Parts: sequence; structure tokens; C-alpha cells
Amino acid sequence: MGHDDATAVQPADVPALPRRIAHLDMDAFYASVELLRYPQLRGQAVVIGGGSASRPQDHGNGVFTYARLKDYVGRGVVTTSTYEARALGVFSAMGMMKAAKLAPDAILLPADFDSYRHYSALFKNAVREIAPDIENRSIDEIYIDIASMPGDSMSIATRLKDVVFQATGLTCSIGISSTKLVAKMCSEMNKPNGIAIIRDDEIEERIWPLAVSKINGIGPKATQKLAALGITTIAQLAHFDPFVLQENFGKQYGAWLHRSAHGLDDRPVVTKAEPKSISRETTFGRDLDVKIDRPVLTNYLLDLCKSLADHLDRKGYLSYTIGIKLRFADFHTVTRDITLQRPSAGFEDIVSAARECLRRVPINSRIRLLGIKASNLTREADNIQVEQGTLF
DNA sequence: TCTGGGGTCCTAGGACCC
DNA sequence: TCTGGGGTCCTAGGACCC
Repeated sequence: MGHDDATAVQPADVPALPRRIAHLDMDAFYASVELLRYPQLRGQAVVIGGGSASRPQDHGNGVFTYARLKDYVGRGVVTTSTYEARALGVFSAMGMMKAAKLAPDAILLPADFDSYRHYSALFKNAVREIAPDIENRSIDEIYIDIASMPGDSMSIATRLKDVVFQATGLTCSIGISSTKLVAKMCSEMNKPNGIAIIRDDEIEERIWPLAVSKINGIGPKATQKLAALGITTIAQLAHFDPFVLQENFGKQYGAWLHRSAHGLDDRPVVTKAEPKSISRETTFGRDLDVKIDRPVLTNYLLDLCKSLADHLDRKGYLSYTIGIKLRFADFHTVTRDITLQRPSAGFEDIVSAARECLRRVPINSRIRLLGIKASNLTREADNIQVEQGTLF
């Protein structure tokens, strides 16, 4: 934390407010937005994913025919599913072909991100009216600093849920705690449409019995590695020798594991942030061969560069570093990037940087995915100021 | 049943500078 | 000629999240 940080100038004799943080997570967000549009599907197993081929056919008078999961062809994954579909074993990120085996008659709808962004803005603006200190975590999740809000945690959570429902007709789940880490775990506890509040003296009773994978930041790899050490619950992690954790997971991550198990997390709610990178990528319908499919690959690359350039321009960013990503048929993935002398958002600059990068990749097998990324971003306006400044 | 697209953060080695 | 240590930037890869 820098010496010029606002919190550092607070006089020592003024006690800081005790931290109180809410995590708000929309319930099955994309699927729930679709149910607003197709209320007749409520109560059914519905899966969001796939392309526009799965758009319902409109027969007029509110009569639609829907695509079924078993009709899907392609290489997509499930984006979201309703709780009814989850009961059949269909979860986010599952391959659609696998999902179709589990729930062949589930209804399939294409994702409509414009609509989700719209509802995202609606719920965030509604929350902002009563609680302005919001950290945007994703399209359907926010942290809220509620330390200075009046009232007990339960009444705050209820109010938050009410304003979100008033603004959108959608339900959410809320967790409240003194840390982001525990607030996030709380919001999962009584999903959907639930509230959970955990005080610091309840960590052992309510957090320790959970599986380590419930900690945000412990993924499949770490879960497996921990299991090999005989650690499956957060209680076991909390009691484990922190030095042995560091030996196995590295200094930083090992120490973080130990602190997390004890519910320790001093990350602040960050209410404004600039993007670090912007990217575009696409997985082809079939794996492409560099020799045979050269023109097709070139067109894909140009399209990605165009889309990236447009997006940078629209948002007013210039990029110092352009990178490419290739994924081969065996799923092996490589990246290459290059830092430019001057930041740019220009299509031509992006294309030539991508070409430079591409020359450094040995390509011996078919290509499954192509991606392009702009990082090391700077605001266009800031950059103009710098250039004017250098005239003198 | 083979595994999307958009991100963030961390690590680690080498270059380069002091 | 071999010996430093620290700091920062660049690049590549990987874990993780939604």
C-alpha cells in the first residue's frame, strides 16, 4: 500500500470502522435473464450455450419451439444452466456433447450478452443508489463496502435483495462478513435467493467444515495437490504446518493458503479499476491446417484484429503490447507477444505485430483456436498529453 | 463427452542497468 | 577476469475465476 493512500492519512487516534463487506451474486444469471423473456420455461431444465442456431422459433402469439440439447452439434460448452438442469448434472463449462448425454431433452438457448449486460447495469445501478462503494467483479457479481451503512447486516442484505429484484425481477444471493474471502463463501451457502452472514468468531464452526475447493482461489490443481498431502477440509488446511505448505506451493501461495484457511484476508473493496488487457479469440468449427487452410486462417486473424482495434478505439485505449495465442488440436497452447515502440490501437499496427509474433511460433499440427490480445494499456487522452508535453 | 471466451494474477528466466 | 547484488522490463506459461 503506497504512502499516499487515502487510508494512510487517517489520524491514528481515529479508530477505523470495523470492516463489513457484502458479496452479491446473481442466481444463475444468464439463465434467469432468459426466463424473463421466456417465462413459460420456468421450472424446466434450460441450458444456455451454443450459437444462434439454437434460437427459438417464433410462431406468433407467444408460441415458440425450442432447440433441445440432444440436437446440438459443435464444440461448445455450457455457459449457464437453470437449477433444474443442474439437478440433472449439467453445470457451467461442461462440454455440450456431454451435457446432451445427461439431459437430452433440456431446452437449449443461445447466449445473448447484450441482454445480460443490460440487466447487469440495471442491478448494479440499483445497488449503487443505496450503497455506492461497489467493486465490479464480473457481469453478475459485486463486492459492496457496507461498513458505513446503518442497520444490522441482515436488514442490509434484505434491502439489497429487494432493490435488485425491484430493478430487474431477478433474485440474487448475498454473503456478509468482515472479509471479501468469507463474504464470497457466504453468498454461495444459501443459494439461490439466500442470505448468509458470518462473524469472525464463527469461522471455525461454519467455514472449517467446508472443502478446500470452496475457497475462491483454490482450483482443481491445488485441490488435488492438497488431497495428496491429506488435506481436504479447510480445518485440515488451517491446522497444517504453514512452512510445509510453502515448501509445496511456493512462498506466496503457501502463505496465502494458510491465511485463507484462518479467514484472514485484508484485500480492500476496489471501487475503480482500469482494464489490464483486452482480447479476442475464436475456436474453429474444425481444426485448421496451416497449409491447406491458410486463407481461412488469415481471414480469422484479420477479423480478430479488426474487432480488437474497434474495441480499443471505442473504449479509448492504446496498447503497448500485442500478443497472439494458438491452441493446437491436442489442446497444447502457445502465446507470443511483442512490445511496440509507441502504443497503438490501429488495425494495421495490430496486424503487423500479430504477424511478427506468428513468425516465432513453430506450427506442426492443426490449429484449434486463434486469439489476439492487447495489454500494457494506456488511455488515449493521457498519451496525447504526453506527446504534447515532449514538444518542449 | 473431449474441453468457449473474456479476464486477472503469479512465476521465472534473461536482458540490461547501476 | 571473475565476482557481486538489486531493480525493472520483457516474454512465456500456467492457475484460476466467471
